[in-house]
Parts: sequence; C-alpha cells; structure tokens
Amino acid sequence: MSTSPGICWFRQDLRLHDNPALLAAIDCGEVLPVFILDDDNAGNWKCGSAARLWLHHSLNALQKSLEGRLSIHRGRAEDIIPRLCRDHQSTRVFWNRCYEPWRFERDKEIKKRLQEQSIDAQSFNGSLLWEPWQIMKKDGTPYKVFTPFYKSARTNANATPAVPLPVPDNIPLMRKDSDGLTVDDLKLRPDHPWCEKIERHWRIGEENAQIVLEEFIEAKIDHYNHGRDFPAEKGTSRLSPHLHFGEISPRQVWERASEVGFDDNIEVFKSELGWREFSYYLLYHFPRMPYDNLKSKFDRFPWWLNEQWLKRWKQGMTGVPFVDAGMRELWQTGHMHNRVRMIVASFLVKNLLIDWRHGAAWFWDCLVDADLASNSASWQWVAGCGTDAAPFFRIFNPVTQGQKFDPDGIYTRHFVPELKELPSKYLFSPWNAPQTTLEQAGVRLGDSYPCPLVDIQQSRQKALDALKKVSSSS
DNA sequence: TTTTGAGTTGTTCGA
DNA sequence: GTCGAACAACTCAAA
Repeated sequence: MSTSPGICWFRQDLRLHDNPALLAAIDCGEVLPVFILDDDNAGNWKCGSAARLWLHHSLNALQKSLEGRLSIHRGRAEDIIPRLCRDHQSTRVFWNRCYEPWRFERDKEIKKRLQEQSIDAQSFNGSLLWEPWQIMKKDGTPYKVFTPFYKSARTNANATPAVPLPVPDNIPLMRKDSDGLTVDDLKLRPDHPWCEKIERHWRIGEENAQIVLEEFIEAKIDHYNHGRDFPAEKGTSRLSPHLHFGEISPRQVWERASEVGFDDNIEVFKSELGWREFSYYLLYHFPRMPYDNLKSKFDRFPWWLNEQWLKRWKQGMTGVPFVDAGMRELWQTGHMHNRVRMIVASFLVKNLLIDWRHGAAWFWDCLVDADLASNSASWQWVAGCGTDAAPFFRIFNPVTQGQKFDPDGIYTRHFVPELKELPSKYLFSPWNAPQTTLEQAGVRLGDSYPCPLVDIQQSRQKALDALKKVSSSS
C-alpha cells in the first residue's frame, strides 16, 4: 500500500454514493477525507444560518459513514489543502467541482498552486447532470432561455446524464490525523430554540436523502404535476437541501425517476432538475447574477426600500394571509413550498416594490436549501429582470392564488392560526370580511392580525406603471 | 442578414 | 360560472 494518501476533499458532495472524487482517491490506496469550512473566502455568500444548521447534521452523518476519520478544518482552503499535502506527504488531491464564482476561482487557484508543487490535483463533476460549458448554442455563446437549453441538453450526443457510480466496497481510510476539529468545533449549530424547531421537520444526511427520494417516488411522483402546486399536500420532492449539500446527486435522482417510466408527471419532475441545472448554468456563465439584474434596463427600476415593510414581510406580518403563511413556514421550518415562494417573492417585488436582492438575502439566511444558483436565478425570474423571466404583467394575486392552491385553507390556517376560525371565503382577504364575521372568528384587524400593508389592486397598478416606464425609456 | 416563432408556474375583463 | 383574448414589447434561437 502506498504511504502517501489520496486526499478526497469533500465540499458540496457529502455522500459516498456517486462520488467520482472519492473513487479516484481510493485508486491511490489510502484515503484522507477532508472537509474545510471556508468562511473567509465566501464573502457575502458564506453559508446562511439555516443552511449551517443543516450542514452541522450532514457533516455528522458523513463523519459517521467515514468511521470518524473525516479530517475537519476551518479557514482558507488555499492554505489548508497544501498544508495537508505537506503533513501527509500526499501528492494527489481530488474533489468534485463547485460552481459558485468564489469557489470556482478559489479552486482554480488551488489547482494551479498544487500543480506548481508537482501535486496532482483533479476535479470531477459530482453535482450536475451537464457541465455548464457542455451546452452551448451553435455560435458558441450560452443559452439564455430555458426551453432551448433543456432541449439541447437532452438531445445532444454525449449529453445523457451519466449513470451514478456505486458506493465503494471498501474505503481504505487513513488513521485519524491529530490536528483536525470536530463537527461541534465548527459551531454551525447555535444554541437557540429555533434550531430544535427546524430540526423537527427534517431527516438529514445521505441515508435519509435516499429515503426521501424513495418516498417521493413511491407516493408522490405519479401526481407530481398537479400535486406540487398545493402546499398543504406536500406534493413536492423536498429534495432541495439534500441536493444542495450533495447528500444525493442529481444523477441518482434522474436515474431513479427514469426507472419509473415515462409520463407527464415524471417529465415535469425531471424538468425541475433541468431548472436546477439551468440556474447553475446561468451562474457559471453570468457570475454577477447574484448581484446584477440580468436585464440591465431594470437598473433604472425605482425600487423603494421601506424598512418597516421589509421587516413585516420577514416576520410574516404583512396582513396578507397567504403571504404571511409562507413567510412563517420559512421561519419555522427552514423551507417554503415552491408555489408559495413565488407568491411571497412576487408580493415583495411587485406589491411592496422592494428590490429583489433584499428578498434573496433573507431567503439566503433562512432556507436550509439556500443555494446561490437557484436563489439568485429564481428571484430574478420572479422580479422579471432575469434573462428568461416571467413577463412583467404576470403579477401573482395572493388572494386568488390562496383560493386556488389552498382551497380548504389548511396550509394558511396552520401557519396563521389567529385566522383559523375565519370562513374560507374570507381567509385570504380578511379585510373584505363583514365586521360580524370577523367578530365571530375572534379576529380584530389591526390588533390580533395586521391590516394589509398595501392595497393589492393599487400596488399592482403602481408596479405595472413603473415597469412600463422602465421599458419605454430604453 | 433577415425572418419567424416562441418564451415555467397569471390576472382581468368582457362576452 | 366559463371561456378567450388582451396584457407590451422584446429578446432569443434557429432556420
């Protein structure tokens, strides 16, 4: 056996299944598995609070799978990786690629430095179905519209998603090094009752990711197309945080869905994986996406930051019940149903006229699945400033959306219990309820539940006018 | 180069 | 209650 271990640097791939970097490291003989919490390089995009909590548990799960041999560090990866190579006389380092601009640049630099020291550094695709540079238009430029991107990805030769790799039979793990930290040392989980609340909603780690996938395949995928729209039904896969941390790979999910067969539901589900790919694709080709409007005419949009409104939106106290239900789900569970994400985002941007970046920042901190690519791309989509965004006149009405997608009010009543006695007819617009109805339901508007921050119709019109002005002056 | 058809998830209005 | 059209104009992708 070689005396020099292969270093497998775990990042957003906290799993043993379908892990090309791990398999490559095993080929060297002994494996030194490493994790680094690199907040220093992350700048604005260090892991948010909810995601840190997830990471804490996900690392514990991985540590267990690796029999406690995961070597954990905190600091700048460009210092730590070369140091580990020196300390262990390792000449080979392997990792699966990340695509956040700060990580991509950092990793390029590390690879260069290692190669200068005659250390073999190799990166693999462990997180995407298609590499962003693999799918290009005939003229060599990147796609900006989802449908042709996805079509091209699925039909191009050599673009069929790879078959997932097996779990290695045996991982010849190196003896534990002495200078590593424990997961607890990283202090990812604050001592706060909020954590326990979040933890109740999730089963974290690779093994659980497999279970969540199986449950989705068995119970939900056959009516996904319809079921995913109703937040009370929980018809979505809820795989996003598992995918974000790489507890499961998109290739595993894609393959498992393909095994079920072919129908609309399966195709729609796969296309959601396609949207994840598209977000990463855009982030790779447009690294300013988290900061800048992809449509630059939105640079002139008259956002108006009302701090009080923003605060009430974050608290789920806007006075618009379906919006508040979503925002409270986010706070209480670290997650929000996809349908409701669009509605709360649309409300912030198109009714309160607050810049999408404020919303994206709050999501970043609160979501266990906070993902730079998906978060930035989706906010730009809702705001209308994305390359392939919703047309500007498409403004969600949080009242009709509630009536349509939470018809029995189960979701809304659960998260806004102060309205639970209101009849469904008025649940989504209590300001329209007769005084006697409010009294019977024990609701005092402006007291037990807030009056709406804005009038839905008026604020909608204001947004349309603003958008028209921005469009016509180009 | 020019042309043509299309573009995740909606709302409202009027027949 | 249901249905189709209008909502604006633009940019993208491919022929």
